[in-house]
Amino acid sequence: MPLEIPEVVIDRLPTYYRLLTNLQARGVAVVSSQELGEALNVTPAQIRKDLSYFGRFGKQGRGYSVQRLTDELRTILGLDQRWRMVLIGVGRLGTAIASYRGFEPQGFDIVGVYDVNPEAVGTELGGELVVRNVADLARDLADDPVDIGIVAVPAGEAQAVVDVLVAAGIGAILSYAPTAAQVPAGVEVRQIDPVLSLQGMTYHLRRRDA
Amino acid sequence: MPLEIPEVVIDRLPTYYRLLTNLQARGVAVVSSQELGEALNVTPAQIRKDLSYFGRFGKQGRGYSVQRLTDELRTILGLDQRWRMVLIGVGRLGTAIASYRGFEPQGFDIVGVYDVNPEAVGTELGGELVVRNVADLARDLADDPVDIGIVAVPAGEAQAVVDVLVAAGIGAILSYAPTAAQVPAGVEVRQIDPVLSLQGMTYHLRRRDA
DNA sequence: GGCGGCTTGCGAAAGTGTGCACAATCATAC
DNA sequence: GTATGATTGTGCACACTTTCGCAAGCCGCC
Ligand SMILES: NC(=O)c1ccc[n+]([C@@H]2O[C@H](COP(=O)([O-])OP(=O)(O)OC[C@H]3O[C@@H](n4cnc5c(N)ncnc54)[C@H](O)[C@@H]3O)[C@@H](O)[C@H]2O)c1
Ligand SMILES: NC(=O)c1ccc[n+]([C@@H]2O[C@H](COP(=O)([O-])OP(=O)(O)OC[C@H]3O[C@@H](n4cnc5c(N)ncnc54)[C@H](O)[C@@H]3O)[C@@H](O)[C@H]2O)c1
Repeated sequence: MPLEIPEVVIDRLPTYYRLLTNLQARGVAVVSSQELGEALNVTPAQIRKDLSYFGRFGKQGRGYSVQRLTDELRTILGLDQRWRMVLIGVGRLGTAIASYRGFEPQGFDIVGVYDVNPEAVGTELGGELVVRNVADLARDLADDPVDIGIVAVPAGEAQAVVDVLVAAGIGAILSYAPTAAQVPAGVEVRQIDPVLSLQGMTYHLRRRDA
Repeated sequence: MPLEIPEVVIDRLPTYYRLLTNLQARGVAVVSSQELGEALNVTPAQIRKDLSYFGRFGKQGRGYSVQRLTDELRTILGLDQRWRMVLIGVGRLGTAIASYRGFEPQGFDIVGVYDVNPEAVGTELGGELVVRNVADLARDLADDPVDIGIVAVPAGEAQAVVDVLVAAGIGAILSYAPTAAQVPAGVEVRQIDPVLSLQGMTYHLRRRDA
């Protein structure tokens, strides 16, 4: 990794990685930047340029070994280890997240779930997870740190939860709450908000029909 | 709207809009680009530049009228009308989406929900929505078009559902399925995928601790 | 009614990101 | 062994995006 990699490049790598694992599962051995680009709706040049930040993984005249490139991206993205996560807020959305089977195969484990509601605390979720009291979150994290926090509490509670996570030294937060979280530099935050996505699309819808 | 507006600008407007509605609810009358920027973690210059694509909404020495700017952004983003949506796939995630109270206040109405599972079809969801059979989706849309489709089916089924929506002339799709949907030009697609967000963050986590 | 302090809007500069075009290289076929 | 056809990696030019810097304009105070 010689120089600084643009953030946009990092954000594209996971989509490359996911397509490659699909190809691998389908038994495809070699793939060209052309083919990758068609499947992902990006230009072949962009894919080659993105990958060239990290090394020379292809072969002229052939393309990329799916196996090789998958392995390289796994290492680059840090997916060759398991990541421990806590989930805060076990309401409707939190329940869906906790039962989602898409995290574990990708190396992400939810190792603790928390809520403030006394009726929720103590209940069992899915298999082995018991909802804990959010009042214990700080202590639990001090005893047993995790890598990532998932925030699924109402908007008004989100910053308080984020503050606890940050104070515990967490490195990354995935927030579903519809507010911009304030965190110190060095803490990664991504927000998932379907309303923002919808509002970005209505701008275009309006113009298209007009 | 004189010239072409960069897509990155459009994607920031909803976050401005949301903050402004919060400020309005809290009774704030005037706000400066400085204050907006601090709350949203962007530079004041960027906010001013973004807004200047659409008009001159501020007053020198004062800032922006929260009321005025909210109204302007509402019009720009097309949020001064209601948008009709259908939801396809009423599993764990789809159920959470259908019961989410965050869409309706922003002008987005789920007017139909569909599934393929015979046990789900016919059941009532939340208040007045009855799960319909996805086999009827094309006909229903032909009779009564909607603006936006929300896809919450398994990855392998997503493209087929997208194809039906596109054939029905839908303008925008919000997909939760972990695959890149293929659509013709002119159809807006946004994907929501927590795993991609997580994988983007682990790249940075790996580098920080190293 | 003029002065001082603020903040916008915007042109221009600086900084980033993308796509083109092509030399270099590889696999294969004959 | 060489010709053929394909595809990578990358320098470069262009395009896009962000930030700077400041004149113009607004408010309130004295
Ligand atoms: N449901 C969706 O599809 C959806 C979609 C997008 C975003 N969101 C957002 O996700 C968040 C949760 O949505 P939801 O529909 O699950 O709401 P919900 O009300 O069903 O669940 C929220 C849960 O958080 C718990 N909680 C509240 N304060 C807490 C605290 N301080 N610490 C720990 N737990 C706390 C509550 O007890 C409740 O169980 C909201 O911010 C919402 O805007 C939801
Ligand atoms: N649960 C989550 O938190 C979560 C998070 C991110 C993404 N996702 C994605 O969202 C999608 C749904 O996830 P889920 O956890 O709700 O899965 P799920 O299995 O609980 O639900 C899927 C639903 O889709 C229905 N379905 C299947 N094929 C269909 C078709 N052709 N037409 C209509 N309905 C069909 C099924 O009957 C089922 O009810 C998946 O693609 C998943 O990867 C889920």
